[in-house]
Amino acid sequence: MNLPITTDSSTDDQAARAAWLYYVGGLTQDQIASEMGLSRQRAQRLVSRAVAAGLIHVRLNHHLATCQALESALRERFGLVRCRVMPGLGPDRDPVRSIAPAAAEEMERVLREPRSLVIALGTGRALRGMVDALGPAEAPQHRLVSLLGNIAPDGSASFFEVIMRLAEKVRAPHYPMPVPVMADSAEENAALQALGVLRKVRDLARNADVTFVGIGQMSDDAPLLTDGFLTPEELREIQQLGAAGEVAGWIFDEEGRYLDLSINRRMTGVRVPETSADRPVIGITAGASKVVAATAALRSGIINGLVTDEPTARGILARSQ
Amino acid sequence: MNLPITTDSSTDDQAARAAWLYYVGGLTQDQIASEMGLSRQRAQRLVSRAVAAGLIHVRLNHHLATCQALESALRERFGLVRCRVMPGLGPDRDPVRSIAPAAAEEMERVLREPRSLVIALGTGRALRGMVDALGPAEAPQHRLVSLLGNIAPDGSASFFEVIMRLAEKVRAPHYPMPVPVMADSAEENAALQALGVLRKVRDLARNADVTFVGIGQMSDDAPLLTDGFLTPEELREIQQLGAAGEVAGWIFDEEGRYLDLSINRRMTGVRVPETSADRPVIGITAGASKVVAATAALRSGIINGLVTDEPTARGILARSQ
DNA sequence: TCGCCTTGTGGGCAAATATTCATACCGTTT
DNA sequence: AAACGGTATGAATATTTGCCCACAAGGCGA
Repeated sequence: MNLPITTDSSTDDQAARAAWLYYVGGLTQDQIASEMGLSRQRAQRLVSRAVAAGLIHVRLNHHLATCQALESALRERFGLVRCRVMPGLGPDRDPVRSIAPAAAEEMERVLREPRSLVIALGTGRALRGMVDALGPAEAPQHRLVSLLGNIAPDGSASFFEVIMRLAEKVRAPHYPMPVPVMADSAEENAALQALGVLRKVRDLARNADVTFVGIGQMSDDAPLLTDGFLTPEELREIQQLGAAGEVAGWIFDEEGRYLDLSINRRMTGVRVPETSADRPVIGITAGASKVVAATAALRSGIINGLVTDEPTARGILARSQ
Repeated sequence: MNLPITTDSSTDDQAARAAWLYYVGGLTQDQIASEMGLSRQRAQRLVSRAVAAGLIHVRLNHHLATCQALESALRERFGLVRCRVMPGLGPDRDPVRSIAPAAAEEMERVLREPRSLVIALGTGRALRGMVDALGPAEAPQHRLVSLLGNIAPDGSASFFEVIMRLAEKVRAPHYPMPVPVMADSAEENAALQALGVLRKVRDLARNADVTFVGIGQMSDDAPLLTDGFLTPEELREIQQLGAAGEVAGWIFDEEGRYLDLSINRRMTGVRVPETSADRPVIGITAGASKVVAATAALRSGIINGLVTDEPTARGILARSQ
């Protein structure tokens, strides 16, 4: 039996050390316990806490042939500048787990760029997962800007999370849109647009060098419905007008043509910038329900980069034959 | 029971997918087995194979306070330009496991540099571990050069491994020294030095922008002995002359002053370049037996960067009070 | 001060995982 | 074609892990 090798002050430190000993050192939890002077149960809890808190990241160091094939196919069919396809996790798992690390790698790639960039961000679970999976890279040379308002219909600030957490991680200046995602009326929107702050942020976002967005479906489980932007009746109506998907709140049809809807006249944010080879707009999305929307966004080039998982990639390719 | 989600051709692909499902997806091996249409033990074997083959990398996303403190202390005491201290794994584990990922990160940091660099490399288990832990980064803009001959006394090419494997990974032009590490005599060495190839490689190595080396101890378990460069009698003799350590085969005393030894007149390679803030020489080393040698190399500034583990860091600091 | 609630702890146990072993399979050599 | 060596496989088993529970400690409001 050894004495504790050290006394880490914070619980996170303990958890990180325990996880290190477990995953890197290959010790059993019993050994970790005696090494660190703990009970076995505590060691076990520390390890799982470290995993849950994202102190430990696992990455795959091997490009699966099947995924690579799907990447090439997507790249070619839609002229993508970036494309990653990760293995699927089976139908019962949240596909965000699978794509978050790959999305984070794409983000890290952008963050490493030494010249100062404007990075625009949407919202959503996929982006949130991406930020959580990011390593500790600092990149104060870039500016982070929100594509859409950060105040949800219920008044909560949950939409701040992506940009704020990212900014905190990389210590970059950030420009959230501190207004509701959607004004109550076209008139109120005009009033908001007149605000100097908002104009500045919108201008920045419109000229972003790189953009990361999630993609929303317009089926009955549409995020716009869940988040309270649309009533079920409005959603049904919009569906009948041909809505297939939405990026940063801007709704488009199956061909990826933006629809002229009254709801869009109330959006305080901007559409994603026009894509080009050196201005990538990267969609982060996976799941069976996203296939229609993602295909549409790819068809018209609303996005020209994609991070997704295997079944979704297959779905998109099948759909766009 | 599901059908197999896909048929991966190569075993590595299968292993990578199984490990992905296991570590990222959090499936049990039973679930993986039915997902992939395999027996449970095959799934288990695939997962452990993926780990063993380095298809899966784990990284710690949290700077331990104690390690950070050691880093700062080392940085300050020896004026280091780079310093990483990783948690120790306890006395029974190979410390290379712990430092290899950190060393790989340092290497990746260098490889990301867009302007073309000359990267010089020593040999040894620590460097070998570093290369194995490297991700799949490509960096064809750099040149890799060996600091010392790549042919071992027994004629084997084991010393090629570090530079060759690295070159293969990053697809960079590489310049090994295709001569014995040590000539049989000073005269033979002079003859070898006259070779044009060797001169070129030596010039390149001497002007390297960044250098990665292991550090050899000169105690009775010296690598120079194990690898057959010295007889036990020679070693004892050199020890009595004050030998404390060795970097790329060049032996120095406890103060890090190079010794003028007959053995060194037979070395075909070069010493590591003079260190400066923009020409880092990074030592990768850990283990109780390395403390004396590492301290010496740090004292005189033979190296100005260090990747090590916690107990070694403590040992170095204690020794250099 | 008491009681209540949150948080953390270790014991015990079922589930999951790793290892061992005998056997089957495949390609090669004789 | 038979013998051989190496490798992969599934069954059995030993070890390790994850989880539930009951309980203790400490904070907080009544």
